[in-house]
Amino acid sequence: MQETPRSGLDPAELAAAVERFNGFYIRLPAVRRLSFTTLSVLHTLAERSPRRLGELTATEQVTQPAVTQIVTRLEQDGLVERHPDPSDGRAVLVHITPAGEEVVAARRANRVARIAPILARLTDPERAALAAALPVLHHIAELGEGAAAS
Amino acid sequence: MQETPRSGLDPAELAAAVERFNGFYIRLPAVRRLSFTTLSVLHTLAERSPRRLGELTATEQVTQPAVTQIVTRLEQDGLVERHPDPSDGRAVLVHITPAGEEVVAARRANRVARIAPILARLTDPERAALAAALPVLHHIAELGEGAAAS
DNA sequence: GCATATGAATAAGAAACTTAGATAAGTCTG
DNA sequence: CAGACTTATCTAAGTTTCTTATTCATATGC
Repeated sequence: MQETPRSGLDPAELAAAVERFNGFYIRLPAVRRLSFTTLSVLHTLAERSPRRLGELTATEQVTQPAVTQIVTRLEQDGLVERHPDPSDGRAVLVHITPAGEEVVAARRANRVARIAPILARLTDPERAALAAALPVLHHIAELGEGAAAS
Repeated sequence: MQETPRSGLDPAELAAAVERFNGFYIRLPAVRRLSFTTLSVLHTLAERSPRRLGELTATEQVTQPAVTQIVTRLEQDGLVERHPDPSDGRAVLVHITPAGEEVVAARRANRVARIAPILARLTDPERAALAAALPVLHHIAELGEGAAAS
């Protein structure tokens, strides 16, 4: 029972594990009073900034006017800034501000602090197995983001 | 570089990997036109049904009147049913219907179908590493759900 | 240089959530 | 076992956030 199947990764089992895990992980409480969608935009910008408003419309699951509103709200809170795109007069480049980065970092720190004591209760082999899988998760995200562009 | 650190699982690295992965995974398109919160309730019920309305209020990140509305909408769509709790006349037990289970299953099948070709592009060791980590994800969720009750 | 296409903003309306309060069933005390 | 208190849910009113439809401004192709 301790043998790992050579190539035995069932997609359905991955989906089940990820969804189960997220059911717990997603509900870790938030730091500020920002809506789910607003936070999603801020996190997207934390990965790569600046982005055009239209790019944000593509990644978030909302309409373009909604993104305009969300960016306006984030701008009023000082978490992002709008700048003209020098290469295209129609476009707007949305930049995350240091304050915006702080919000994202604080949220991440909060979740790390909550998950750390749980990880401490795992066995050494469990932690090792998880650590070995992390680069794979990154790789899947990379492959998936590329495929989503099609 | 192929040695795994004995107990080297940094919580921050887990958080980073999970969030990166979710950034891709969460955006896999939905089957129906149900809001994020409504789907969350339906998925919670898919795990264990029936549940009291108050239990749903506790797990979802919204107020109790919001859950009442969400359940009412799901009921109108025939995805859940309300039944009185025989052991407590005040309480309502929310049951998922076969149609509701179908929606959850269809969404999961959709995501599985989209992630399967990506998994096919991984190497054998990558798939093995991921497969070995899945039970650990389940275990963390289990530990976390228990701790959340405190 | 005019017609069409594209990126973002605006306006009006609909959907979904919040706070506050009502209703009804259960529990506890004397 | 009657009254006060608590608990579970619903209802009502108002706010926030989203959508569809449209406009404005810049870019591009012929």
